[in-house]
Amino acid sequence: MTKPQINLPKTAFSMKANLPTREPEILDYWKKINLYNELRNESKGREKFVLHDGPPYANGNIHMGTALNKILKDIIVKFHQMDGKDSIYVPGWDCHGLPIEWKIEEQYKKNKKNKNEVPIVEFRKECRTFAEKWIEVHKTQFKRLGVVGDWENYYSTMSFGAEAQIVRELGKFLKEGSLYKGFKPVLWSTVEKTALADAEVEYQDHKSDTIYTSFKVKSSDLKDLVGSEIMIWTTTPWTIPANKALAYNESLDYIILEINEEGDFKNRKIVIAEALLESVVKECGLNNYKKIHTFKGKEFSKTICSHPFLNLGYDHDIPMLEARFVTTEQGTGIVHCAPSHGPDDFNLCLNNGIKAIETVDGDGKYTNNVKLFEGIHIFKANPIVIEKLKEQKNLLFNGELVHSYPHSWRSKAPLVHRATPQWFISMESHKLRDKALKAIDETTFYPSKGKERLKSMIETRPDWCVSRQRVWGVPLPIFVNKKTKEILIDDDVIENIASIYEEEGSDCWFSDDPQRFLGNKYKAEEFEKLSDIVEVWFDSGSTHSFVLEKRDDLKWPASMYLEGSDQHRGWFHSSLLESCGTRGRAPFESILSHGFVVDGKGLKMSKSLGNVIAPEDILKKYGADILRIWVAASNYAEDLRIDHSILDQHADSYRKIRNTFRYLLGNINDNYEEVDFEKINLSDLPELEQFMLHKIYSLNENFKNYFDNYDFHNLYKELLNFCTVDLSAFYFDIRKDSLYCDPKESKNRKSTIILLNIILNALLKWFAPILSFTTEEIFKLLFKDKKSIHLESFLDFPKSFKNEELNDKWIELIKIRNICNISIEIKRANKEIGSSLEADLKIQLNKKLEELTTHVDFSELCITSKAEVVYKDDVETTAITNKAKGSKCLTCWKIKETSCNRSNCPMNL
RNA sequence: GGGCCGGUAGCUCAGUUGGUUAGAGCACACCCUUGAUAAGGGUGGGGUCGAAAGUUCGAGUCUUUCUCGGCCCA
Repeated sequence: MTKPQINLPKTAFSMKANLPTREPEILDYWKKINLYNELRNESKGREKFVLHDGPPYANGNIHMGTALNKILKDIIVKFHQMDGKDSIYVPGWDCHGLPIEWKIEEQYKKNKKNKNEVPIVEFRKECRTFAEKWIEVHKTQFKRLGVVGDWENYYSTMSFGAEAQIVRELGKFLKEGSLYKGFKPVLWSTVEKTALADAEVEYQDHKSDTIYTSFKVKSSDLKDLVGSEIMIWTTTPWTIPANKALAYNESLDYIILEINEEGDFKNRKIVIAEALLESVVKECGLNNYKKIHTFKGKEFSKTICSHPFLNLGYDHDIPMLEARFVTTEQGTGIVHCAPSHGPDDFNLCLNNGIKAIETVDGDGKYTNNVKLFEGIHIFKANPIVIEKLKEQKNLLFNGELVHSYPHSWRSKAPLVHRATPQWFISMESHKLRDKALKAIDETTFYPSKGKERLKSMIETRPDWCVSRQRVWGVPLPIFVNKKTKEILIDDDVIENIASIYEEEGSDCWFSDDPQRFLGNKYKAEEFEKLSDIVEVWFDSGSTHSFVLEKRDDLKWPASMYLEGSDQHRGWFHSSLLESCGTRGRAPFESILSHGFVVDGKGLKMSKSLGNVIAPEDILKKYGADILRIWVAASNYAEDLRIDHSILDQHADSYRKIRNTFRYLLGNINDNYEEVDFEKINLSDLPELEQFMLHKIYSLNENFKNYFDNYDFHNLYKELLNFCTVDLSAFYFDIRKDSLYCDPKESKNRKSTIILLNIILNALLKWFAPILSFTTEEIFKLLFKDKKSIHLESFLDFPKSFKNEELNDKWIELIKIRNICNISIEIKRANKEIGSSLEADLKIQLNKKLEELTTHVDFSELCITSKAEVVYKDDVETTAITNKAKGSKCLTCWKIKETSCNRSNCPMNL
């Protein structure tokens, strides 16, 4: 028996994707056609969409977080490009800063080289080379993800142009007067001999010495206090020599105790907060005491104490000051204040006219401002302080406490607060805070909760410390007059420095004669040249000025900044402040922030948990398109979970999508025919095709909506559901009969082919921003004369496709179809039939449905050989399946007693 | 320790201003198909909505507490 002639699908598009090997070939192709340049040429003159890249740090391999970030950016950039804009993406890198310095120093240590013997300029050159190396590594890794951008002309914060512009930006703050020299305690590492940025601090458990020590009341409005002693508790005994004040909370209740315990404190009176009585008594082992008097904290007002080391020459007055930060959580309810060693202490003292002085030098040794302790390292001072307090009979108790304490992220050494001269940008002097808050209000946030997050940070942040005592960064372009101590503010000097950097970078600041920077107007010997560098957040906060403003292809402000949600305190924050300070508004129109990548259980990835997945592993096992699906399908507003089972699931979805394409391609035999939407005579098409056009139209509407809100996970879900539910399980399944069995010239089949072409085109474009590689693979197969799917635009479907009435009708028909399926399934389970084509349906419908269903062929809809409908009043829809009678048609496989009405039906012959 | 955000089937996600029996797809199970074939179709099982208490005629949705997780801060 010869096989009947039927039209089976045939395509060169393989079922197996083999992405890990195929994707690099597509990358080569993009390189060959220079896709980025093509994109720019094609979209000249269009409205610009500029997603300004937040620069990753040029150090180490990329991780899942960076991959997520870059893919999300790429998806958005491609969406806007296909939406008819000129969507430009210029990647950048953050290059200066401590981590790279540390890497180079580590190398020195390995080679037994001493950093101090190496000229700064040489050291900086090594940092630069190090950063350059990692930029190249990152570039390759990012490209592999399918990210399209101007990789040849990337930006970096260490480029000469960037360094020059950073100087100009600082010059604006200098000129305005909001950049000032201050003296503040900053978190300081005595090991690295530097102040640390917030991001460089880690909190770890640390064992501290704790002491209870007393300050004798010298004078007070509250008579009971005179002669008694204020008890304080501290975890930093070494700050006692720097004590300048005591802090209390006026709303707390305090109590005077008389100690009757044997020991140094026998018959002495001490003061603590009443709420802490129990814990103090317990820890200090006081069994024998008497409550003398209780009073409100506000009665401390105007109390003056003396230092526990009074007899050792510490004869300054110690005033008691009111402070809200005093709580009853721990200690005694009275806090000792050393303005040089704590931000709270500093602010409280400042408000009360007590200035911070330099008590500890950069190495961690007491300066000559501290009697008795000069030259002693603070980390060795605790036992000495404790010994001296004991000697003075002012130590009630000492112990140890393990608590969370700041450490350097690099050296892991504990940090201290140390007052140092630093350079600050004022939040208030020129209304920077107000400007920034207003700019936040004018920015669109995705998700919207980002707005409050950034706002609350700006509302409370202190002045911006922009100086660092390091070498790998842009030098602070500041000269101070040696005599007057005034800062030199002169546009010409700033511009002179900038133009020098533009030519040769900023290394020369450390090596060249200062006169070169000052020009002819000033004499170098009259000025002190600063050797601090600018903190790196100022670098990256200025990218808008040396990237967006400087490049003709970009625009200022950016359309969007997109980073992880931690950047509310990082790049979003610093860019906002820098730009509001210099330009009065934000450098972005919108901010999109995404969550963090966590493991399948929602835990953060860490080496110790062993739950880290590297992008490289995913690319090798699954390919970039699967990773891109993961990004699109995940809700970036929350944390994003990833593990192999999650990726497996997405890989399954990918296969479904790929096979959907394969069915389309197979049935058009890889011959795509463009359909002119306007020329379609809708009424010529079968209703099923009209219904599918309506589906496409309404899906496209939803697609646009989702895209407008950057709601990719819902967008992707809807596309996937379209492939599985509407196409594979419905339309494709029903139309197989026509596609395979109808003659090629039949009207029915031709209508279906029109739909397949439209669907293929639509799907390719809808999926292109997400499945960048796979859609390109298909596009190349179909269009020999076109270069890339990424040069195409989204489709616009005519309103005539929309047909709500038809849609309502088909929703009803599908309900009937589902009921039929259940009835078929009953017989199948009984083994009475196998294929649905063995079924003969008897459908009972309510008379009300008669008009709706009168011309509907339920055998076509339910893929059975026969279907009969009877209408009755007052009945629910029911269906009964019988085994179809007759013999199987060799062409269409339907079971018939008579021939098909198809001309090529063998039963006709 | 504090602030903010979050916890809905095994997974990814929907669930309007409180209102029927909490949904979808995938995965899973069973069946069919062998003309999308390392594919395709059908049917089905699966949820104390993180926990508890409260407000209410009624709570996945509102309040409080707790818990787990994440980010930020100390």
